[in-house]
Amino acid sequence: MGEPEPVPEKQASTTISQLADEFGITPRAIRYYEECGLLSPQRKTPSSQRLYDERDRARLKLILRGKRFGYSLTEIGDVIKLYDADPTQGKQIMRTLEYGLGHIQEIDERIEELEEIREEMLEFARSFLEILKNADGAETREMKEYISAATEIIGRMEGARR
Amino acid sequence: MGEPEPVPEKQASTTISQLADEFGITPRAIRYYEECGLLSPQRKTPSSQRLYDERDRARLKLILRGKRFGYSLTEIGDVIKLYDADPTQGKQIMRTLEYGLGHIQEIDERIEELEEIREEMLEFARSFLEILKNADGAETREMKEYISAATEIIGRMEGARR
DNA sequence: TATACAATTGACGTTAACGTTAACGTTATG
DNA sequence: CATAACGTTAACGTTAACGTCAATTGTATA
Repeated sequence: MGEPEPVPEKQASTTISQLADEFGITPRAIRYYEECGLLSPQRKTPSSQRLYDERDRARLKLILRGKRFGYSLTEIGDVIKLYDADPTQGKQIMRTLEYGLGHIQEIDERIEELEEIREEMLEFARSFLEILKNADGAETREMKEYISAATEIIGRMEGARR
Repeated sequence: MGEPEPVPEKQASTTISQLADEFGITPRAIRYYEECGLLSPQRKTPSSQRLYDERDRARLKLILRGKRFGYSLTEIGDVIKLYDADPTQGKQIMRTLEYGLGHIQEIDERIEELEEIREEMLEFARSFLEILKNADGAETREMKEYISAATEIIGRMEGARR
């Protein structure tokens, strides 16, 4: 016989507080997500410990991602159910793909909005620099230092992305 | 005398429900934002009608934007106060610029995360297409139609952004 | 196998962000 | 100028997303 044990069945090894630590949240929150139908960890018997595998981990990642972008748990749940649909049915796949296209378009809109915000903030910062340059006493040593510091910050603002 | 009236003082003409309709929210929400210190419309006398000008409109836009991206009203308020700081004080300007740099970096992180999500969704969609292609009965007329439809959707997913 | 430690199930508490209603004042309009 | 339509304050209600116990029950370990 070759190797002793490759993998039991489907590795489900992480306990709830391990998972919680890993993601910087509380066990209570994880149980709540389950209560909302967003997670379904394995158990050996009902009422024994919950055991989380990679699939659950990926789900949780998705949940927290959704939350960071302001989606409610219900909305996140809809997405999860959608992408969980049976992939043996051609029609199901088509529905999922169509919704997926919608989601990608939404993401693109958000990216565009974020880029607009970025540009607005830059303009705002540049206008501040102008205020400094045109201020009374722009000749003083202190002001000159401010102006060069501000110029550098704005450079970093512009440079960061692309 | 030349013109009769150029602009009263600073145009503040919009009533609360006009503004609410304009942004698709309720008057109550607008009053609540004021209660939180995020808006401060003019009044002719205390306890007369609130009147909103362009500045308020811009604020409200910012508030709703923040909300769309999952920020709390308190966080939004902090940002507003920051960018409202007295621009005659050099030191104030510097603080604002530094915070602004932080915000831009945060925005960039978000954009990157959104682009990652986009890419993951695309991979997911492509894997679905593979499932279709390798499915039993990929030769049937129905399946062939699904495959071409799916291919087109994925093309639109890829093509949308850049 | 005792015992400490972690997990489980209620159940109630909390906070943000409004919704809703009531009682009353203000403004526009036929 | 009457009156409908809109606005104002005040106060209580609601919902989502957990936090915080407390009382048990599983689980790891000396």
